[in-house]
Amino acid sequence: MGIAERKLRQREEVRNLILETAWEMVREEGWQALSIRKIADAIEYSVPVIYDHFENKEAILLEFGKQGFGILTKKLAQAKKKHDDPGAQLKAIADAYWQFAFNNKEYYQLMFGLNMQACETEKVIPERGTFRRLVSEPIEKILNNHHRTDVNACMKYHTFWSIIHGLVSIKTLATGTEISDEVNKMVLDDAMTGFIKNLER
Amino acid sequence: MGIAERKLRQREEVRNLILETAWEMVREEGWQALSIRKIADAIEYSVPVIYDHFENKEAILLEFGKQGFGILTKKLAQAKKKHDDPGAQLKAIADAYWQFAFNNKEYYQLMFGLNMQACETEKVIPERGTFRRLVSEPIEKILNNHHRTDVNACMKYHTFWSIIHGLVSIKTLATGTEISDEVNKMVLDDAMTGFIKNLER
DNA sequence: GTGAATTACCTAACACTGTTAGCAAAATTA
DNA sequence: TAATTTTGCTAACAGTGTTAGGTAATTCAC
Repeated sequence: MGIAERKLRQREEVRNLILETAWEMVREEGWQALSIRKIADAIEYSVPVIYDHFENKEAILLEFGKQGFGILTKKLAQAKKKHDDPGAQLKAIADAYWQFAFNNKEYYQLMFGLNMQACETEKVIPERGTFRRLVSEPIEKILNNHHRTDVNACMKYHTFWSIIHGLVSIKTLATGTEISDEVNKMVLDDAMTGFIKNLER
Repeated sequence: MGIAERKLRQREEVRNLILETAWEMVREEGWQALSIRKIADAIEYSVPVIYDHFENKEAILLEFGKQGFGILTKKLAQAKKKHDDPGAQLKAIADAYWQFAFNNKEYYQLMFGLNMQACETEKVIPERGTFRRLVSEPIEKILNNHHRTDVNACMKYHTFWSIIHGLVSIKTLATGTEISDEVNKMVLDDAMTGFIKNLER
């Protein structure tokens, strides 16, 4: 039954076409500019065809969210692998996170923008758990190495994420700031050093 | 010429009515649900009347942004005033910031949400400068007290803001997290302690 | 090969957005 | 009282997400 397969393949092709076109629009005009009608126009299909492949607009965005988390966790895992010392690992993770956010502004904005309030990302995107484990592990190691039983790793994980996410959002959202990239990197590095020192007691 | 004055007063009244109604909607249904037509319906005027008082929807949101920054900076200034020690001041500021964000979720979301990318807030809202000075001053004091000339206060200010803004956004946006308020406070306190310790060398 | 069933796809609409042009009625001024 | 300004409205434009319903092509069973 080659026909059914071909049909499935064609369906997949249209689906990918939708995603590719949508992504192009996002990259060129931002999330705000993305519209079902524009996608339909661009792929030369009528509007309802898109709804044959995605339940609604949110579903398309969610797809990109998944992609984003996939890329991010991969990058973070790679960065971590390059070091053995947990402190160095944390710094490398922070650096990779930072890099990802600025090399993939569109992804980052979607991943941590308004979308989060709409859908419970944790259930839909399992990569978020991967991210947590990735960061928590070196934190736990440092805490163990320094015999710190007064704090738990979960708390520290949140602090870690807050520092870096806060920095990224401020830099991403606040267009008016006139700080150079080098200074930004220094801020991140300084914050990370402080965080790790505080872990070590 | 009492007539002209009365007219001006009436204009002001309608303007306030628009803002009050809009605020009520935002509080009850969130920013997303706010629409010019709904406001017009609620105040029992036609749609174009709203455009006599505000250039566009953005202008209404900006008004709330201004209000939000006004309240925030006031709260922060009050918190700072209660202490003399710059470290204690920073902690108090962080605490007040935290409190504001969660007692005024709507304001915070607007202030640091998508709005920022749309308009250059710094030029439109002078309070942002007040906020920066408020935080920078105790930071500079601590740095001076410990004879630290290797870092500048501006960098540290960004770190401070990042930590707290990151924490708030993660807590505000990520609905899926099951962390209790007490733990959240501990995270903030821990991060602040780390930040200040890192300031002191 | 022919008829039935399925699939693919489109047109057109619904119910919303923000925004504005143009007009009628009311209020103020001369 | 007549002219002018102000006030507020209706109705439209150009978008948005979403869906109901119908047509034409394709595939399947006989």
